[in-house]
Order: sequence, then structure tokens, then C-alpha cells
Amino acid sequence: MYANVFANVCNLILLFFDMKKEITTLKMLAQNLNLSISTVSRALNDHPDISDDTKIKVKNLAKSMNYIPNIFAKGFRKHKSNIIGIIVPNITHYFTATIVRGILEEASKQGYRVIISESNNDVIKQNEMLNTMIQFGVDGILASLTKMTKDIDNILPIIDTLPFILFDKVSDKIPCTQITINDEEAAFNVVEHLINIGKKRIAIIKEREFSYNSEKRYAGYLKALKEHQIEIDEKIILSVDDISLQHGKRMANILLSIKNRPDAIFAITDSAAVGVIQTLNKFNIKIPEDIAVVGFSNSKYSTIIEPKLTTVDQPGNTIGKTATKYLIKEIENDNTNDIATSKTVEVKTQLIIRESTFKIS
Amino acid sequence: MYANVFANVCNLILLFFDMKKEITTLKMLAQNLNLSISTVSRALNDHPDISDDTKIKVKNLAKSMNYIPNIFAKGFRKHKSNIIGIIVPNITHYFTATIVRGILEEASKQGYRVIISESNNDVIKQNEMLNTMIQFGVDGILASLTKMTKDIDNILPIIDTLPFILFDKVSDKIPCTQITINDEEAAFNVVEHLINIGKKRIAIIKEREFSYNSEKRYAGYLKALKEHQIEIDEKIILSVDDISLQHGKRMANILLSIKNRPDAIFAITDSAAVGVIQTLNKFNIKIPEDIAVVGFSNSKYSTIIEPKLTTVDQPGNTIGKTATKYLIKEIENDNTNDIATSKTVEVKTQLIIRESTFKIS
DNA sequence: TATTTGTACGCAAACGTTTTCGCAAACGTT
DNA sequence: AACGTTTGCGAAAACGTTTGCGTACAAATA
Repeated sequence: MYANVFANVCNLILLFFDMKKEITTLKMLAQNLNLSISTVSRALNDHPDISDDTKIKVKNLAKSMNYIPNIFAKGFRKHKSNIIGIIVPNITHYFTATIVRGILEEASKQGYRVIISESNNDVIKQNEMLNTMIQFGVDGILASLTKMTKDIDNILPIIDTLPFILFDKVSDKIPCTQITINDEEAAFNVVEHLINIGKKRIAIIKEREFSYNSEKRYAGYLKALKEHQIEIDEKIILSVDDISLQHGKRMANILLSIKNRPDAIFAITDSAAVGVIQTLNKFNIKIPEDIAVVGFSNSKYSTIIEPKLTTVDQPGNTIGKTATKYLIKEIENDNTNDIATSKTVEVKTQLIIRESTFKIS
Repeated sequence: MYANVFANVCNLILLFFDMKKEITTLKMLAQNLNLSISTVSRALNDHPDISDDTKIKVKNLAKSMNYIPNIFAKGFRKHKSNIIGIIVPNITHYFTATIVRGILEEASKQGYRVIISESNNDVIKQNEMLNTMIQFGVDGILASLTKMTKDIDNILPIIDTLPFILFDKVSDKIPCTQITINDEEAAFNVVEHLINIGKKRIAIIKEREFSYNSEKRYAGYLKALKEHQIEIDEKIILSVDDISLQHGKRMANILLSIKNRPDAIFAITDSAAVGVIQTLNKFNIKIPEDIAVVGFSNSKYSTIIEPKLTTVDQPGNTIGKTATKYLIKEIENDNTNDIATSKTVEVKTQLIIRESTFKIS
């Protein structure tokens, strides 16, 4: 309160004497030191043409006069904003949020700001956001796609315009560097773990074909079964449009109703797995003795549900950081998506074994 | 793949003919129409001095030439970035994420971008971020404070510099408009609900004094007890530094160990409440018959834990949206935090009754 | 001594937009 | 006819920074 009143009084005084709260510019520094603006600019940017003496003088004065470079003038001149744009489908997902955190950390460490948009899995919105981001002069874009990877026509023109990197929800149809987890290997490990604890009839709840991650995990599932010579039964391979807790419940009911019940259920998402567990609990089916359950993500839910859920930990922080590192490298080398430099980086996951598969004696 | 190859070929051709992929500017539009740059600018900005005829001509050409105003030049000239900064302690909290979503929606609707920073409840970091945001020329700042509201000295100078609004974790020591939930009333309703279902000895697990929200909720707790003439027992009023699931467990153990056990526990956070429930479950204590439990936030956990948790729903989306609305209003009226316009807006919450208090017969 | 090389700095243009001021023509009023 | 007012537009400055080029002086080389 008092502080505000005081500040207002100050403003009045400033107004009275017609003193604008002046922002220090290069010009003012130059005048103060009897140097030219260009010399001051170069001194601050450590240009080799400038002697150490003057560099020190300039920098000291700049500090004492609280000089802040005008970001607009700079960006205007250099066509660089030091802002990177990021697009995610849903920022409220815990895993997504951890990736965002990784991005924020790395970006801020390297002197970049981050502007965020949410696509809500809406392709139209996603494209709008890409465009407005470019309009806003971001130096590069980090994106996690909507599930409908089919619609990539609007993305292809972009990747030749400015640095563009995909993470998490990627697509092999877009030629740019991609940071993702080793979905296939992770799923393989899940299924192998189930086999190792003696399960022989392993169901999977996955998404339909359009989902890149889901297909990869499904591939891992198939590979593990084949490698262990377990026959594949399509009756216990279930696909849903939107993998959620509700659908997890529905699918669990379906699996319970078939004559030859599975002895394990691999839901490719933690929330679906939670739905499965809740349903099994309702019918007093013993987990993991009767049916074991595995999820994917190591979300917070996995330790809250009873029994605690075996799942796959995805290091969101690492994904965010590496994606950002690659993007900034591309920005600063001015490679707008060169095929030669495009990489696919797979970040290691870890199987977290908990009660939903462990209590086998 | 092919698209990329094609684009590369295009670039080669462009290079060969020394055609830079020119970005259309006002100048180019002006030349094309035999008008001055100023007229074109005014036409696009719907300046009254310009005839409708030329406005239409200009706008049409602008569209067909795919004119995008240079954001840097604009910001440079107008000292306006159309970017707002937001600072939150922890973006991975579901409730925080929903607020962020609300902010993103409203901001994008009004033509603003959002840059985000995470303070991780670190006051030093928070101040750094505030400063770099200002450096980056944001038009205003939306902040949710760290828990240590004591350290506000660095914030006071800022609020006179540019529009600044607090949300969720606010502080009445900072004179600016604040958007928050009605913590006190919400807690009051919680406790009254517990009383209504017959509970007479209601414990609370809260944070220490530094936490603004916690103190408000505690005030509501006290008020409800007083109003119903229930005596206050300090032995069942527990404070922790950091309200988490682990501490919820610890506090539950403490409450179970005292001679005169409570018959209800109000944890001022869902995660703590989950810890409480897990502990009660471990000891086979009947919820809610023996001890009822209430949390706060309506997080995802509350429907996953068994029994499902009674809690308070906080409309994050609404908070985010209203905060953004007020901020943009301040930005566009150029009121940098005027006492006269400062408001405290309280968003209504809703008590969600679930099994952890409901099954009383 | 004459020439080259290197060092340290200044001049001025340029980036694209907005905006103040000014001006001419057209119009309206006495 | 003489005067103001309005309408529609242009010229040019300004915002703060970077950068290519020029240059003066000193040092090094021939």
C-alpha cells in the first residue's frame, strides 16, 4: 500500500519536472564516454576490434547505468528473437509438463525464451498456431504433434522455413530431427517381463493405427511374443480411438467377458491401466496373481492406485532438454532442416516394477 | 522425403537466380499501388483518414502478396510486444496446468502470445525470471508466487513499471489486482460438510504460516468450528513445511497415535489427503465411518484413490482466463498498477462430495 | 626512408513500421 | 467571392541496434 502511494508520488514528481524515466541506450553510454555508438555496441559484444581498456570502461558504465539492450531494435536488426515456440497437444498431461519443464530449463540456460501453445489435438488449431508463431518471429519450433499424423501437409512447408524439431509425438513422414522414447523397445521389455513372471496370455489395449507411439508399442508387443513363441490372439488385442481411463474400464470388461481370459493386460497408457485395475478390483480379481497389469508413463497415478502399477518411466526432462539442444544448434548454425543433419534420437526408458506384476510367489 | 527434396531444389533455383525469398513489406505494397508507405500503413490499420476505396485495395493486395507485418519493427516503434509473461512455481501440477491453459486460450483469443517460466518455488530464480521477462519486453506479467511470500521487495518496484497481476498464490502485501479462489469460504464449506455428516473432532493438516492459501483455509476451518461451537484442539491442528503425499502419511500416523483420535481429517491439499487415505487403509480404518477425509483441488488423484476423495474443485480455467482479461485490460489502458483499478477477484469453488465422506448411513 | 600491416575507432546506412506535420483539393457557409 | 472546414494522402523523422567501410595512427617490414 504505502509503497504504491510512494511510487505514485514519485511519478507525479517526475511528471512535474518533465523527467521521463529514461531508458539507457547505446547513445547515452556513448555520450558519457565520448565514444561513438558503434564502438560502444562492439565493446558490449566483445568485438575483436575494440581494446580491452575500452571494453571494460563501457561494460562498467553499462552496468552502472543499468543498460538493457532494446530487444526489439536488436531483433529488428538481426532478424533474431531468441524466442522458441513450442506446441503440445495437452499441457495438463504430467508427462508433457515434465518435457516442457526440461525445455524451459535448457532454453533459459542458453538465453532463449519459450512461448507455448496448446493444440488440444486439433489439427486446424495446430496449423494456426504454427503460423502465428512464425508471424511472431520465433527462431525455431519444437512440436509434439496431434494424434492425427495424417495431416502433415501444412507442416512440410514450414520445416524448410525455419528450424523445426519434433518430440514425443513424432512422425516419420516429416523429414526433420525427432526426439522420442524407444517405444518399441520399452514395450518389448514390458511384455518380456510379463512372460518372465509366467504369463502366457497377454492382452494389449492400444490406440488405432493413426497413433505413431501406439503402433510402435504394439510392434514391441508383437516382437516379444514372437521371440518367445507365444501365439498371437487377435481377440485380446484391443484398439480404442481415445485411450483414457473410461476406455480402460470398458476394455477390461470386454476382456473379462471372453471365454479364454488373458492372464495379463498391457495398457499402453497409465490412465487406461488405472481403469483396468479399478475394474478388476470391482470384480475381486487378484492382481497380479489372476491378471497382471502394466501401464505406460510412470505417471503419478501409478503409485496411487492399489495395487501400485508396474509401468514404463519416460524421462520427460531429458527429452525436453535434448530437443532444445538440437533446436538451438540448428538455429545458431542456420541449418533450416537439412536432411544431412536430421537425426532420430531415442531416449532410454526404464521399466518400473511394482505390485501389479510383482507379487508372484 | 520427396517434398523436402523438392523444396531443396527450389531453394537451389532461387539461389541460382539470386532471388531471395523476399518478405513483403509496406514499401512493396506501396510501390505496387502507387501509394505512399504511410497511406498503406494507415489503410491496414483502419485509420479514419483513409478512404474506404483505398483501404479495400490495400487490404486485398496485402492478402494476395501474403503480407505479414514485421513484428520487430512494430514492437520497436510502438514499444509493444503483444507478449505476456507468466511465472508459476511448478508447471507439472495439474491445477497449475489448467490455469495455464486458461491463460493460453484467453491470450491467444486477444492476439497475445505467452512466455512461461517456472520458479520451482525458488525466490532467487523468480526474481531473475521477472527481470529477464522485462528485458524481453513483455507487455505485462501474470505471476503465481513462491510460497515464501515474505520476499516481495523485488516485486514492488516491478508493479510500478508494467502491468502485473497475481493469481492463485497471491499476497495481500503486494498492491495489484489479484485473482484467487475463495479459500476461506471453501474451507468453511468443507468443515461444515464434515460437521453436517456428524463429525465432531475434525483435524486439519496445513502448511506453516508463510503460505497465504494455507492460512486462508485455516481461517475458514476455525470459523466453521466456532460457528458450530466446536472447541478447537491444537493437538489435531498439524502444520508441515511442504504439504506432500509423504507428509500426509506422516501426519496421519501422528493423528492415529494420539489418545483421542479425530473422526475427520481435512488435508488442505489432495496429495496430502491421498497420503492420509493410504495410511488409514494400511491400518484398516474405515473411511468415512471411522475417519472421514477431505482434500483440496479436485486433482486427478481424487478419483483414483480408494475410497474416492471428497475435495474442493478449483476452476483453473476460469482463474487463468479472468487473470488474463484483467491483465490485457491494464495493458491496453496503460494503467500500470493503479490503486484505483486494483481489485481482488475471488473465483467460486465447489465442494465435490465423494466416498471419503459420503457413505455415512 | 618508404611501404606494408595491424590496431582501434568513427561515420553512416539500414532494418520496417508508425506518426507528426503539412498540404492540396473539395466542400460548405456566409 | 471569400472564407473556413473536411477529406485524403505524402514526406520525413524517429525508434535503437548492428555492420560495412573508411581512416588515422602506430608498429613492423623492406
